[in-house]
Amino acid sequence: MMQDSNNKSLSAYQQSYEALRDMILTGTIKQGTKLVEEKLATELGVSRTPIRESIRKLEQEGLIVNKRVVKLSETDLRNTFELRKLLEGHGARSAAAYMSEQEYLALERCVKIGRSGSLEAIMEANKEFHEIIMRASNNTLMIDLFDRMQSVIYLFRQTVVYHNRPFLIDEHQKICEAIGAHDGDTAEQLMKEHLQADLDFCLHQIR
Amino acid sequence: MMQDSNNKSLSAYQQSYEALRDMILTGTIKQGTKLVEEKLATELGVSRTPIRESIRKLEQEGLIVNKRVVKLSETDLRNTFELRKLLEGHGARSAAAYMSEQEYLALERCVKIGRSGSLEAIMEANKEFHEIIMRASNNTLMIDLFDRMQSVIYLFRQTVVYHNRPFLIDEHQKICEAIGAHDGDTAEQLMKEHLQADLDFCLHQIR
DNA sequence: ACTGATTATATTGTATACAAAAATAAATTA
DNA sequence: TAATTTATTTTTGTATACAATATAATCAGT
Repeated sequence: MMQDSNNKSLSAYQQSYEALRDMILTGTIKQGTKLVEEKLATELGVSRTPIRESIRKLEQEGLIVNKRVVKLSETDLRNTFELRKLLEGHGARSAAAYMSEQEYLALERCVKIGRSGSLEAIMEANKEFHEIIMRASNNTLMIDLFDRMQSVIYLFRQTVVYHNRPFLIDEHQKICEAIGAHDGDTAEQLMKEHLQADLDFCLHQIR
Repeated sequence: MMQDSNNKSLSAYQQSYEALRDMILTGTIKQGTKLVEEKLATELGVSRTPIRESIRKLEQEGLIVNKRVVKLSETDLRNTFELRKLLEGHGARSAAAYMSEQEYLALERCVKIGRSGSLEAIMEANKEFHEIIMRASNNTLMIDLFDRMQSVIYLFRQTVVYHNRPFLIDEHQKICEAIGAHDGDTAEQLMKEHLQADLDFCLHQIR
């Protein structure tokens, strides 16, 4: 009757995928936990079949490794940000060259919200900022990859008190300006520095 | 008794994954074909369960889209090479900075075989050349990604008469030299140019 | 002949049973 | 007691049945 809040004819697989992912992302299941198909199945009220598929999917997103919830290491963090620097650096360069006026306005809006919005709105706008730039790469392969990395990035953020990361909006603004000036070199460079600063901030907090 | 040549206690999933992948890569199943689980299952002598998992895996490698064998477009080709340029460019830069003497010798050997080996050996050495450099990135995330891209790259190659691509070994040698000289900028630059040349060669043949 | 509804068919999604393998606990021996 | 075997239990892999959905075919009515 009310065991699932949103039971609205989504496939069992989709439901259990999302449920499991959220349980991992929110820390309800904590890192390193062994996942047992049958246990999850009864817990989520479905059979093992959709659970299995969910696990496979989450494995390829990097949230599950070897039937265990991933334990993110410092190396994982570094590797992830190194890849982000490549992808988003490229995205920023492309944005400087090809971004539409409309998308650029949306980008500016993200910066503005970053300065004036509620905490919730700020977090959302900052995420959107990176998504818009990534879209400008116009490379679905990279965009899909970027999307798949979001879960792991989110999971890292859970470990870190992130909302007061200094200069974040200033950095976004600089990137935005470089894109507006169609200066690809600078945009790429600034994006890489921005992500490096992010990484350093995370690393600093972890230790 | 002899329906499978290599029946050596590999899991049904592993067997069917490899069989299906090879069928796609060799063109036995041609691009755009709708894949039906049950048909494949009886064909490969297993149940639908491992077939399903194989299909999922191949979907995430990009060989299957929507239960159909992918039809690689020119855009796919461009997108793939754009990503390769980022990854392998970075790999080359890292190689110039950090590659071990042993790995470097292996790299040189690949170039040498490229000049003197049999056609088969040359193809293999050229593939190895890129793998060695990618390993030097020392970033498992990128290396895994690179590995997963190989199937699609291979499939592209099937469309193209590739063995006589001009200057290929010369380009490899230049890259190798830049790595040996610990010149990261040049190594990255040359790798990107090399891949661009590869892309152009493919595009030229396709049309 | 074309369009839309209706039926039939094919295909996938999900549950479940059972066998194979892995992990754990118990028992034996040195 | 520690190490090694042998049972026992848990967990996963695979096959299969059935239900839900999507696809194709048939048939009416215009």
